[in-house]
Amino acid sequence: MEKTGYDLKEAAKLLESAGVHLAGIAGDVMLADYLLVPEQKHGLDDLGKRYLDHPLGTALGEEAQLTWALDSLLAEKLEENGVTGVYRDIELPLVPVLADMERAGIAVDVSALQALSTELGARLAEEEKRCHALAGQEFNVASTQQLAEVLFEKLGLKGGKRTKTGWSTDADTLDKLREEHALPGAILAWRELSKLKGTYVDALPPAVNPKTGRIHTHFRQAVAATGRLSSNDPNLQNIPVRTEEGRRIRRCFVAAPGHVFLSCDYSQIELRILAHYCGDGPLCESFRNDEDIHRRTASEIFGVMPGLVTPDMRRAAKAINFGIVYGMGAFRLANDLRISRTEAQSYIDGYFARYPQVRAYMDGAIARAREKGYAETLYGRRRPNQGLDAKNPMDRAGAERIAINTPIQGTAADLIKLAMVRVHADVAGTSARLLLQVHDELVLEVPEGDVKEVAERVRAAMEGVATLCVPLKVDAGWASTWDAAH
DNA sequence: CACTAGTGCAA
DNA sequence: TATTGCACTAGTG
Repeated sequence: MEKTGYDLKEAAKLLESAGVHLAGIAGDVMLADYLLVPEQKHGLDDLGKRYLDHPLGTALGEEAQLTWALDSLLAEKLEENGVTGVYRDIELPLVPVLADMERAGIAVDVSALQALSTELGARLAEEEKRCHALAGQEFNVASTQQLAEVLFEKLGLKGGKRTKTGWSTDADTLDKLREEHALPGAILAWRELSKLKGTYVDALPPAVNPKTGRIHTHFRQAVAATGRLSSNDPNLQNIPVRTEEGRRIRRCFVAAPGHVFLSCDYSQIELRILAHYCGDGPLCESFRNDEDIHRRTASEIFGVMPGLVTPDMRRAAKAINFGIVYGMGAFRLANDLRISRTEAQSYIDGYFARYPQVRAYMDGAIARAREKGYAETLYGRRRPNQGLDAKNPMDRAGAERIAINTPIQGTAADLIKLAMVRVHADVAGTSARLLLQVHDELVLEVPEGDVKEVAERVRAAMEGVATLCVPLKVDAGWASTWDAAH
């Protein structure tokens, strides 16, 4: 349970058990978080103190009573801020959905995790020995300070990036040092195992609730500036998936007996939203034709027929598509692709030459945010966006990236939240239930025999949640582990 | 025990 | 010198 801050769903659950129908509570907390500047929040704290000896007694009760009392005040502020619709149509209906998901929880195979922990522990000890041997001394491999001393002073390797306190030892830096010495590679291997063991394998079993035998994460509705959910205690939105070792952890998430996990994820939702904002052009065309988007981008940038796009060209195009959504610069693209800045800039120039509508979207997004003082999603969610006229170019560029990214990432958040409400209603009364949301993915637990039918219903709900100028596409998969459902 | 810094996991 | 998060360990006070 949260120790600080307002917790909407806990409050809603508590009041529900007390027989009080208070779906509004959660939304009210949203309002406080979204709309009130810090000075106003002090007012909330003062008001909250008046409820400290309420019969419900618990911290949750206090919060619940507080938020209930704030209803009219907050409704007014919602209206003033133009976000009544987001509150009423998206956030409020989502509250009971999230409460159900948290109550449902998800099962992990604790024995498998414990076996994995033992294995990783042994391998970590080996890797640690190897690091010490390569360094010619013992040191704390987990200490960036000690590691930097060994790499850059004792071994005389050339440092790359700087941090506030010295030379960086991050993965990118170590990867570039692999040719110079064997130690950087050994450190990277140790770090991968250490990350998996410490953050996931050893952390998940203690998170299992002894009463339910399942892990009940907590979804925060009013944390992310763009309107995304966040997950904590434990965070189930960053379970590894990219490496084989990481996927071994995902395999420890297991469906209940007789059930399977159904994973439904939006395909390229952020680029589709960008295409929608663009209105026309090759981005829209390729989505309408259900083309391989990165291949098409490569074809456009490098001026070759789609069939002649090489893997390297597609990889570069993918990095560009990824970066476009965030307002990337040539520096970062060059670093990612291990090419020169000049070359990276020519890729970016080539992109905008073929995708002028994307440039127009970016310019328009910045202009609108500058005019209004906030960035806005398709459904009217707002994020304050000051700094677009800052004199410092770095500050200004940062504000511009927010102006560009927020309507995209935030609209994706709006869409999946709406979809969640529909899916929840659609499976109500059946044995299927929503368990997790991971930004563009919904994970359900479904009786094995029903999965095909449920998959189609979830797909229809997700794809039909809005009609944009390009179709929304959902990929669905199912299996008895989360990993295999992908 | 609270806090910052560095690092790395996900979309 | 790319967006949004959460959480680990080391190190400091």
